Amino acid sequence: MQETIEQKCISKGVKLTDQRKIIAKVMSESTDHPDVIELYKRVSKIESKISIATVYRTVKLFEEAGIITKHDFRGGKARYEELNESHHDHLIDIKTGEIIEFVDEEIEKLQKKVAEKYGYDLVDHKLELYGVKKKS
Amino acid sequence: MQETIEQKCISKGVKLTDQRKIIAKVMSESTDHPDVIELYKRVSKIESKISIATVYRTVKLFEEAGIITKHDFRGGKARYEELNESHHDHLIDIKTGEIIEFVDEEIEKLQKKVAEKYGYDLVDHKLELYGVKKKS
DNA sequence: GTAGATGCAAAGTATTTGCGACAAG
DNA sequence: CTTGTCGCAAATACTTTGCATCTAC
Repeated sequence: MQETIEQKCISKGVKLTDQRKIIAKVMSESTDHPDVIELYKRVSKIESKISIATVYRTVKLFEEAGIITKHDFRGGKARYEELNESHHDHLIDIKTGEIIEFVDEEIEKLQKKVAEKYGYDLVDHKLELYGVKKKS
Repeated sequence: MQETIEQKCISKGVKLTDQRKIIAKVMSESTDHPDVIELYKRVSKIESKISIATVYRTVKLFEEAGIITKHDFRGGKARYEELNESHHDHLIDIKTGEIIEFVDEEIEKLQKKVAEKYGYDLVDHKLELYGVKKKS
């Protein structure tokens, strides 16, 4: 079992308030990629007096601490996902909005190679595939 | 020589107003990836009474017509770029913000393969590499 | 002539922030 | 205790829109 968000907060010196614990729990239990409003809704079910400002502040904090990650998929709103040791990219169904996570070592390697070719060290990357389900 | 934005508008039945001609010209001459504010500034130098609402409406129109493309790089604002037959991805210097355009056929092929693996037809994709310039 | 485009300002979204009250370490 | 957090509402940033006027075709 890997470290929980709460444990990561402790090891990174992030103060753990009740609100943050709840947001951490909700993030951990989310298998999708919720935006702030969605997160706020889920959090509110557990503790209704958490304000949306706190949700915004907390996701930003967690992101800066490297605990969760932010995506700017199409649609304007930022969406978040727990970060764990297994990196992956996303395949997005443009009809249904469904998101499939995948990893392709070959692509990862090639990305590093491209960066090197231009004299860069690859720090991060974003790969999103947009597709439609095949008939067959 | 390839088709200009103006020519594309004509062939796609997009009405060509003076404002659109100016915005088209500015987009064509931009080798970077300007956001709407930047575009508005450049356009204003040529014709100062174009409103920012028109710039927003026009980039949206051009985007829907498949004439330019929109990027949501880090930093909140949408940025635009003329679309031409040569597809490419972006390598972004996280220190300076500089953007390098590149193509890697190998990666392109692998992306299609990944989509197929999950039963999808690849319609579009977004690949952004974030890096820092090497010392040496 | 007419459908669609423009300018302006007002309205929408998404997100951030100032501030007094409050809680974690 | 003291530093940092929370809730609230106001502020900001980016983008869209209603409406009267104007223009390309």
